[in-house]
Formats: sequence, structure tokens, C-alpha cells
Amino acid sequence: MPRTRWKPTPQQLMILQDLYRKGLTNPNSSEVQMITSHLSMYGKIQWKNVFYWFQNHKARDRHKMRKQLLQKYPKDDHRQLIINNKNPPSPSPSPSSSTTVSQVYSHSPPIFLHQVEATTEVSPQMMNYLWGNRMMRMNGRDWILMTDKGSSNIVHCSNKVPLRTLELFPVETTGFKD
Amino acid sequence: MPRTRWKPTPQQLMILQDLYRKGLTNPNSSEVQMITSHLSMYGKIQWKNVFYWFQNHKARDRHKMRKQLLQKYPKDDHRQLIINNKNPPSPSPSPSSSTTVSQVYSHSPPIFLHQVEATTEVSPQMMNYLWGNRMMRMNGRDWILMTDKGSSNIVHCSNKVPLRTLELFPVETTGFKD
DNA sequence: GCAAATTAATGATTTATTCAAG
DNA sequence: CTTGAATAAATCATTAATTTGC
Repeated sequence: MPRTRWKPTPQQLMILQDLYRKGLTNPNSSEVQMITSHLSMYGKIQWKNVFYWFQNHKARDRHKMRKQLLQKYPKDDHRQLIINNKNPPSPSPSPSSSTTVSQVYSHSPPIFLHQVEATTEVSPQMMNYLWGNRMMRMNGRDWILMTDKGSSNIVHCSNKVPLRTLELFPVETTGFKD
Repeated sequence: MPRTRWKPTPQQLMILQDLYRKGLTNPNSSEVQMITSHLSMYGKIQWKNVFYWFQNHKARDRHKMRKQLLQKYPKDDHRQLIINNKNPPSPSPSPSSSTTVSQVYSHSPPIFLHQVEATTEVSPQMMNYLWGNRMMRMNGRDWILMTDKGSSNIVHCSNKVPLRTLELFPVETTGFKD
């Protein structure tokens, strides 16, 4: 029984890459959950898949960049290679753990993620779960996913008042290979 | 808003240490969940707390051991320090990710963890959730926690047939400091 | 062309390092 | 100074590209 591994569908991949390019390189738990939830529309996917994808993508991005730089400035170049800077210059306001996905991705028929309950806690690396394949709950925050057509077939499990609503993803996909 | 961090109660700590000593140094997701569920009887606790505890404990254990050895065999001792061996000699059958908690801890009034549904998938690092504060579900496996008194106030959310039942924890706590 | 063999990509885990609360 | 929390780096493992011999 060789466990099989997740393979992103083209749509999923596109969205992930797009989010990444837009500056979301280090999504926190909630964000990962939101993304997972959305991507599940395009195929089977788990929270961990999204989490790992960002981890790996960032790491390998950085790795590639490092290699490029080392090619450019072969070895004991006196310049210091600072790649691991925690506070990126300015364009992408997405440091470690509190970037919101709102605005990150905003064109075309919107989908909304609606935060239903919140605690003070920010949620760590992991922690969360996808219930059925739409509703999820994690670390004291509940979210419901709604299309602009109204929340058809969306499960909602919270009894608290709404807090904020984030515009999130485009719906249609553009052309791609495979 | 400085986030506050989890502080294991003496009971929780004792159980964790005991599990660790018994050879469970690298619990998988399901195991972490089971442990979390049980420890929640002794105080507020989250999956991540347990997860981190084992991570840190193992790491610092090894670190300490390394330091001890380096003290013993100062520096360029010709002996090789092999600490990071993945396949422990024999006593503790707990390599990376598929140790079951069964048997690991077995004395006194037992509590059982009952696996309710299973998939082929083995569950990774994260992924799981504690619903309410007893029922949890993760990665296609459902578990219910039962005391030997019957499953009082335990939620059960699965509709599949039982698969196996693992004797898990002792109930009473022995003396300890703090 | 086309499988077997080898290599490259990348998903999944584990380990090391760092940060920060108390 | 200890230890919980979080991130980054290293590593393992599987699947896809690709190369190679026929």
C-alpha cells in the first residue's frame, strides 16, 4: 500500500503560484485553510498539501535564488549575501504570520471568505481541519465560504457574529497546459 | 496583545514524559491527537502543544546527549558520534511515523481509544482537530475516547464500523512536584 | 518507437535554528 | 535560563521527465 501523493491540478497550481507571486509566501494557518477550502473546488486537496506547497515553494525559490547569486558572484566576493531577511523591503507585506489574504487576489467573479468567530489567538503552523469538503474550523476561528450566488451547499457551524469578510479568489481559470 | 503560551499541568507533563520514556518519541498525527484528547482532561490543551512538546523534547534531549558525549570524549576523538541513528537498536520500536500508542502506556485503570474509521492514508505531521473537547477527527480516521465507565459525555461522530481499540493511558496520577 | 534505467522535480517528514514568554 | 512556539533547512520518497540501448 504505497501511499500516493497529492498532485495539484493545473487550476490549483495556477492559483497557488499566483498567490505566491502576489506576495503571499508565508500564509498562516487560517490562510492556508482558506486557500485549501477554495482549491478543493478544483480537486481533492488537504490542508497539509497547501501548507507544504508554500513551504517547499518558498524554500526552493530561495535556494534557486541563492544559486543564481553564487553564480553571479562566484565565491569570496566581499559583498554579503543577505537572502534570509525576515523583513522584506516593502512591496509585499507578508512576513511570517499575519498577512491577510484579502486583496492579495482580487479580480473577476469574487468568492468571499467570511470569518465567523475569532479569538485572540493567531494560529500556528498546523492546526485545522476540513469538515466534509467545505466547512472547516481551526483554532477558534470559523469561516464559511460563499460564492457571490449565495451560500449554496455550504455548511456553517458557528453561532457567533460575523467579524470580517475577505474578498478572495477569482473564479474562472485561464488557459494552461496539460 | 502578547499571546500567552501553554503551560503543561503537572499531570500532563508527567504523562508526556512517561510516554516519551516509554519510547514514544515521535508520535504521528493520530497519536498526537489521542494524547491531546486525553490530556485535555487535565487542562486546556491543543494539538499543537502536544506536537511541539514532542518536537522540542526530542530535540533538546538529543542536544543534551550530544553535549554530554562531547564532554566525555572532548574533541577529535576517533570514535564517531552517532546520535542521529534512525533505527534505534531494539528496545523502543518507535521510528519516525508509525508507532502505535498501544502498549506504550499500559497500567492501572485504562482508558481506551477506539479507532472508528480508517483509510489507507497514514496521516502526516499536522492535520487534525479537536471538536468540542473530546471528539476529534483527522485524516480519515475517527476516534472516540472512552473511559472504562462507558462513554459518558463523549461525542462520537462516525458511522463506520470499529477497527481496533487501543489501551492507552492510566487514569490516576502519581506524585510529582509543582 | 518504446521500455528499462537514470535523473530531475517536487510532495512529504524530520531536524535544526531562532524567537520570545515567563 | 528554561521551554513553548514558529520558521527554515535538510532529508526522504515518489512521481515525471529524460536518456539510452535495442
